Amino acid sequence: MARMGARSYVNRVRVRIAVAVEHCAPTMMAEDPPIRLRFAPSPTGALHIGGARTALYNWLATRHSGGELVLRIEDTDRERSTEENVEQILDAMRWLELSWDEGPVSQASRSERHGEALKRLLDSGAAYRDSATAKEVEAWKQEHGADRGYRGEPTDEPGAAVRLRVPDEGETVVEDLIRGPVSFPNRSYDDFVIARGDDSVLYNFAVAVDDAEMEITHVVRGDDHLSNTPKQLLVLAALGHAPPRYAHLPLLHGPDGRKLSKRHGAASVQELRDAGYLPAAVRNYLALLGWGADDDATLMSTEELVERFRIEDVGRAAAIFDEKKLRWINGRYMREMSLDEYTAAVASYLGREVDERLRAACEIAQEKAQTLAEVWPLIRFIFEPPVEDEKSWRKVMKEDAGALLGAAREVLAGIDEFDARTVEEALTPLPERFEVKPGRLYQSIRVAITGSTISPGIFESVAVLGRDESLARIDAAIARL
RNA sequence: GCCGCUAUCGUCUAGGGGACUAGGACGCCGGAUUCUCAGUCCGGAAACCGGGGUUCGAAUCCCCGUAGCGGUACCA
Repeated sequence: MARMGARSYVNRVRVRIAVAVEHCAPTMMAEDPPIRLRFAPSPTGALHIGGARTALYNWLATRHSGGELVLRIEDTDRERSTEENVEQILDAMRWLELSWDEGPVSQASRSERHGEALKRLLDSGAAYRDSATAKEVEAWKQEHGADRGYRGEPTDEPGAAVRLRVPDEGETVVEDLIRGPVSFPNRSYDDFVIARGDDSVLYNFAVAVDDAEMEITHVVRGDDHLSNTPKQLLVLAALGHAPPRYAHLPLLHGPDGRKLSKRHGAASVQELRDAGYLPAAVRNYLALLGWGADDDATLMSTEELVERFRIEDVGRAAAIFDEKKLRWINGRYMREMSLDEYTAAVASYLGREVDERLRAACEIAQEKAQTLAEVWPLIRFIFEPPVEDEKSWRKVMKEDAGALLGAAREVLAGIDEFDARTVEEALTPLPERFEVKPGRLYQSIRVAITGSTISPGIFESVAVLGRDESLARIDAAIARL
């Protein structure tokens, strides 16, 4: 039974697509009934991973069905909503490459419409003014039982808040696309406040009015709103509007199982960007948090995600954000990029211009980095002097280092061409001649030219550095021994 | 407190009464490869929260418990 709602919806979607394909394949989306979703963050902080996933799911669901996505900013709390936060959210959306078709609409800018709706409810008696304070409400509940919602007394007192009348009998049922029908007893809800004493409206009222007037057909949002939904349904009913379909996504938690927050590391979209992740990889990973393709596919292009994503396939249990898997996915995306794309991404991350040198550096590092942040440590020796790393030096520069480096210098000075292949051919005979393992020679050169024991392949590294600079650094190392 | 949601390897998940010896992926462990680090390849360990039902048969359906989470604002 719990699945019926979701199933019948699924069937409808399938039938619709089948019909559309049959009749007008090239423009099948144009024939779809108008689907309108909205992503409605409140600008009280940066867009966090949870919000980003909600945005992504809204976007995927919209694009999958060829509908429209409205971006609405829930800024009715003027105290906490700031311009900077709004800009941060837009910035995060753009970085994630999630487009919207309408907005951003400021909810606060719609206050006139909210006022009209409020007046209608007041006039019809569906809502009333009540001057009770929080303390008085609490006292009322003490008296009437904890499972009993507050019921107030109408007053004409100016400055009294406006409450919606909630019936004592019956229940309000949320037909959730992910969870099936969820019913809430009406008597457990307070006659909740829908407008402050100054008639400015509150969240649950504004959302209901806006969703209805903006003709939103599907509301996809976090699970934390499930318990609020009956209130919105009650407002909608009082106003005579048909409710949208709802889909409540399971929440995202940090590695400790608790709600995601600052101390969980890269918690905001901006932090993800700074950590060197690729937007496409983040989309791929986020899509997998709470949803999976039926064949367990892990790596999916955004097109594939759009194609396969269905809101009713989203899971019901909260998921934990695990950066390890994101890293792995990101590494896969990094390696699959063309060299031009890769170079452009690295340049943009580093704030450098694309040039041949950077391109050559990227070419030898692409296989080795999992994030954009990991690229620079691998290639900086090409742009800057070797790093000072006493540990690496002591570990590698033993007694035989001078002889090895001297021999390496000599053969490198003597070759005609200076590319990875010729460098390799020149150096390969040396270990045998000195009766040492190849690693001794290569690590000595590596530390000489990069300062570190970690770098891209040694032949490539020497080649990209160039003959003059490589010889100079080897000379400097010999001198220092 | 009250109202509600959720529960499969450490993590993300597959699973819709028999195809389950519970599958895949990340991570972890071991091996191979290489000049380092990565990467790649191969192998391994690793889970149905507990208890009752229903049924010939339950990871799957129902109930109870437990735990986690959410809501319970003149916040969103």
